[in-house]
Amino acid sequence: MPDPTPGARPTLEAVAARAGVSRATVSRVVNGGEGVRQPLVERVRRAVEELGYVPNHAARTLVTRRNGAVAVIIAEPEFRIFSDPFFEQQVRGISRELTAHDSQLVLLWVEGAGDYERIARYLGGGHVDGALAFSVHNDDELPSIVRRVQVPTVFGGRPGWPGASGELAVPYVDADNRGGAREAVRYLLARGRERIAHIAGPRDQTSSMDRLDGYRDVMLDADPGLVAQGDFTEESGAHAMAELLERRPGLDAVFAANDLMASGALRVLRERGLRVPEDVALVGFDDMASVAEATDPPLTTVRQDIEGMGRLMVRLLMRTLNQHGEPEAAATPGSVITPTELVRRASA
Amino acid sequence: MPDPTPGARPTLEAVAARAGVSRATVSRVVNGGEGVRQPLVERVRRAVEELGYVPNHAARTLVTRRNGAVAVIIAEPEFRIFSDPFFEQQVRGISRELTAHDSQLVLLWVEGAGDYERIARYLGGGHVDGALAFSVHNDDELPSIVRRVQVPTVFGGRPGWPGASGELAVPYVDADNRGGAREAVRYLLARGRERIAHIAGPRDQTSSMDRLDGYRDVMLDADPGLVAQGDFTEESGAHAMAELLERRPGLDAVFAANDLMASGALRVLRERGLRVPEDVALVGFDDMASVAEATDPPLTTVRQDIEGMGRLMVRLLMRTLNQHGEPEAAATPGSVITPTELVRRASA
DNA sequence: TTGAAAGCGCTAACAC
DNA sequence: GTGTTAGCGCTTTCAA
Repeated sequence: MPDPTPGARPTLEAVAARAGVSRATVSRVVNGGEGVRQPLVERVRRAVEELGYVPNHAARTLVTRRNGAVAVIIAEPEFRIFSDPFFEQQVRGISRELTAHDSQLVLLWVEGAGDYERIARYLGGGHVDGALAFSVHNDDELPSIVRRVQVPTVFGGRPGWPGASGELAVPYVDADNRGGAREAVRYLLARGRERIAHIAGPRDQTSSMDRLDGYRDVMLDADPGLVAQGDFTEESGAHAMAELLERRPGLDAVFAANDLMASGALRVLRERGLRVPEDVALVGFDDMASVAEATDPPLTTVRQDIEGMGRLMVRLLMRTLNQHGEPEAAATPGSVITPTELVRRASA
Repeated sequence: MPDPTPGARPTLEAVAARAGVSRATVSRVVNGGEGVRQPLVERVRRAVEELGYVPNHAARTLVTRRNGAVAVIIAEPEFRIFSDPFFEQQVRGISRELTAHDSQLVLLWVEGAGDYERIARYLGGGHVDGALAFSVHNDDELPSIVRRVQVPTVFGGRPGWPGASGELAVPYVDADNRGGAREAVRYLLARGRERIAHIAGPRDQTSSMDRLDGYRDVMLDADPGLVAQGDFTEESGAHAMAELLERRPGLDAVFAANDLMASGALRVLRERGLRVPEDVALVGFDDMASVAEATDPPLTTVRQDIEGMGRLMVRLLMRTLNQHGEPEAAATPGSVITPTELVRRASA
């Protein structure tokens, strides 16, 4: 039989035999070829090619204790998650960077409280080298789970749970929400606006709270009546806008905590016959193309590099993995804050 | 510390020692406990519990050749994919069913032609037990890849590539697009409509061609002028509607190949002062809640159980895996067509 | 029913 | 530089 039991894939042994070298040499070549003489390297490479050899992942993992896989944890109840374009971009960044690191993306879809036990078991089972999670709600069980099972984890978004800045600190990647908000408000001031309102996002998400803080940083003595509460939906933006207009009809600008709410606000402004930006200037946040470019007028907004944040999450995780064991590693979570950029369009 | 070298997880050996039995016995208990006497089973169970033993996946895979993982292949260029609610539902179904089968979901995100080589290598590397893919474009390389690397694969959607019904046949799960279309058109006929137009979807997707066929099945001698071409977008639906109205102003009903196009058509009908359903009855396809329930009037449409299709894809794959080796298995791809259901709302 | 022992395919000391 | 060898942790005959 030339092809020993087709379907059974060739092993290192087979390659070694074919190249006339030892298994160890083949292993070295397959793993980069350091310290092997060139002619041998080539002979081995040829044998690998001819046999169509592919390393057995399980065998390799068994000895190296590296899985070449990272879990991405998605907590379903929290979000529309998948159909959220924000999320899609972030996962794309993660996927790309993982590929660059020769790692696979294992998707863990958490559906309810009962699911956490399964997740914990999986994470604790050492199937993956690390995990990537998203900081959504503050009462999430995830932080305590990853801590308990000791799997290196990087969060997307600054965590807001109690103790997140202290003993329960975790490494995370987040956009500079506060700085971006400041820039947006300063821009409005620079354009001569004086009564700048803010439509805030949900109180239990750090991103919206940070944006609110940024607004307040600049509007030091802001009239509290200029701040209305939304929940990141288009509808809530419209509602908040109506409320603001009622409370403070003299406002001349609005900074919304995201584009969707800005779009809702825009709708209401137009319904009331107010011109944007002439009567009221409007700035959003996120630069979600499907929203910010589609409105009329298109939105001036604060852009964050969402895909880049996804990539950074992976890089941060990989760095953690490589430090493994080094003493000072554990101390510094070493989070990353990525810069934002004001994108000027017609709405302000 | 009772915990020997914290971080090093206990092995079978450790459990065996603690329970005072052999590794083999522990293995048996861990894998179901068949053929082990009850008292021993309990002793082992207790040891497992006390030590917090979790089987090493790599070691197990190495000997069983089972990965407990399935790849889900997403071809990015084809689609907006992730932000597509259709897709989200399907992946949710897949994720749930995979969990039920104790399998993990490995996400393979294909970004361009060059990526296929990577995918092929991964699939061929035996990292996963099988794969789930989606049949989008007819010139996709995927079918030939999965065939070449011999990884069991189930497709979502009936494949349309050349030879798909013959030598390149693959198992797939699809909705009964043709039957659903028939039902929609028959329903319109039953409501007394006579000049029923159709807005068709892209010509290179079997789902839209099947729906067109269903339309034709019922409208045997349909006036070709009653069929307009769209591409599944809202905009294309509006465009097609305008075209139809110009060509056949007397039409009294429209069956659109998806809800998005129906929504575009609806917009145009109203712009022209035509009442729906009084002047023109309208039926969509998909029952995408965010669209069909949001229009005014809400759409009568053909529902498909998208999540169920995702689950079925997994079941079909698992069946294939369990048959592995049995002779007759290879012959019958054994695809599944799931029924559709007409959902009556106000538009027809 | 239980245990002993032989690998699964690979890496990494350690020799040579 | 290259080869030899000892496992990684588990399942699975085969004997007892």
